[in-house]
Amino acid sequence: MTRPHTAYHHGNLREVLVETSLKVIEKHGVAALTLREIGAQAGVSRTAVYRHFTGKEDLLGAISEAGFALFRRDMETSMAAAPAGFPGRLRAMAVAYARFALRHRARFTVMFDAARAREPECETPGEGDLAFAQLESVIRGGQETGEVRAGDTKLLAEMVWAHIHGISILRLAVSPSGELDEALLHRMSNLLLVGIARSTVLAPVPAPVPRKRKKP
Amino acid sequence: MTRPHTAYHHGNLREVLVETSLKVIEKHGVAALTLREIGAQAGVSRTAVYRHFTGKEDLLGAISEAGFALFRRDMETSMAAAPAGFPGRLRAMAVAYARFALRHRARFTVMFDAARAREPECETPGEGDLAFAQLESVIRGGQETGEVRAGDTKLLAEMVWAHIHGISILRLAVSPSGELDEALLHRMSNLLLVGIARSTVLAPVPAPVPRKRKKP
DNA sequence: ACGAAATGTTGACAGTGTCAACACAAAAAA
DNA sequence: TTTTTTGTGTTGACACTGTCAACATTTCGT
Repeated sequence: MTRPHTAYHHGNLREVLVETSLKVIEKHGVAALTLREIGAQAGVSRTAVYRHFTGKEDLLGAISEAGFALFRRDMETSMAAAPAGFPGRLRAMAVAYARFALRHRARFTVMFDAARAREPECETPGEGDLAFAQLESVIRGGQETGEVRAGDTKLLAEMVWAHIHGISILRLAVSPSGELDEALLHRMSNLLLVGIARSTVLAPVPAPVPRKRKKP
Repeated sequence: MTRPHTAYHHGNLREVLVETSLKVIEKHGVAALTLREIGAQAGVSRTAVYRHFTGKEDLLGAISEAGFALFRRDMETSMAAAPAGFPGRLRAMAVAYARFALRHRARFTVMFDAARAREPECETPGEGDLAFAQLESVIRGGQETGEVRAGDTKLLAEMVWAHIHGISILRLAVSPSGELDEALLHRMSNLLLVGIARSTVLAPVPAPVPRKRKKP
């Protein structure tokens, strides 16, 4: 906690452990991530991890957080270089998302697996939530300029996020080469834009889908 | 292979092993799925699995296939009970998809994890591909009636699938109660319908997104 | 009937995550 | 300074896992 930045025992482990783990994951997959291997790669013996994490699961959580942090920086720079206006920003975000997923396949998987295992009611937002908030602000910007229908911003952002995420993992499963088809992503983001622009998406439900079960 | 349906050694293992594994997964999660536990639950000793599968990975693959088979039946019956016409069918499919994901959380995860590990060029289509083909035929039906823009059917189906899948796993991460918000799904499918109906989704790319890197 | 093939069992082994006990360095207290 | 306490890393050990080789038993083809 006092964090002495001089090299007394090892220096700053924890960060080194996370970085080493990331390298191992990207090179050999998450299945090859063993505590002994991490220790060896970091020049430390097996159980040193337990002085900085409660266990392997906790370490994976930290790896996930670090991954989301990089992910967020990636999207920020992509959006900064994007053409101005709402469509350009959304498109840039979608492309950056899919590109990250394809470039960091294993890391991407670990990120969301660990995020799912996280406590749902955690006081600190977490890097994943911050990334989502970024998308939410893009949507809100579109609403303010009238390019996106007004309504529940968070819900709309969830739908857009779901679409981008689904496309990304689908591409992950389909293309083993890791190639990113920019034209395909462009058409995909068109679907998004058409879907959320001034439409009836968030209008009250037209017909509540009659079901047989349950009590009326 | 000759499949003697009399109970000579055990009867028909393999099926029993898969069913037992499914129960264990749904009750205690995939992490608790150990070969010894499976054997014990099936009244068989540890390594009996190796007479029917090459290893744990192969067993997980079979579990995935069985899950996809149930998944497909689920969607078929849901679509059979749906209101006629393309919008009703697509909506029914989306709702059935998300409902399955929420009802069979762990199984759903295993299904797609194993499907990702499958050989990409396998001669037999696999239950997952069959389920996708089902969605593809729905889209094609919409194209034939003019409700969906003509164009690359498979690509369009991929986008719709990605959207539904993304929504499903997002709901999975968000709602731990397992509750399914039908109204939300309804609005979600509206986004889909608006997005793919007679739009410019699959039109040639309007502006190829200028990038800085790479050689021109 | 008899060999061959299929199916199930036991023993064993290398790895894994994890914990208790120990060893050492740095900071805090005396 | 010396002493104590806390943080940090190491070793030994344990239960558990997937997997294989060798063996046992049952069924099938001929």
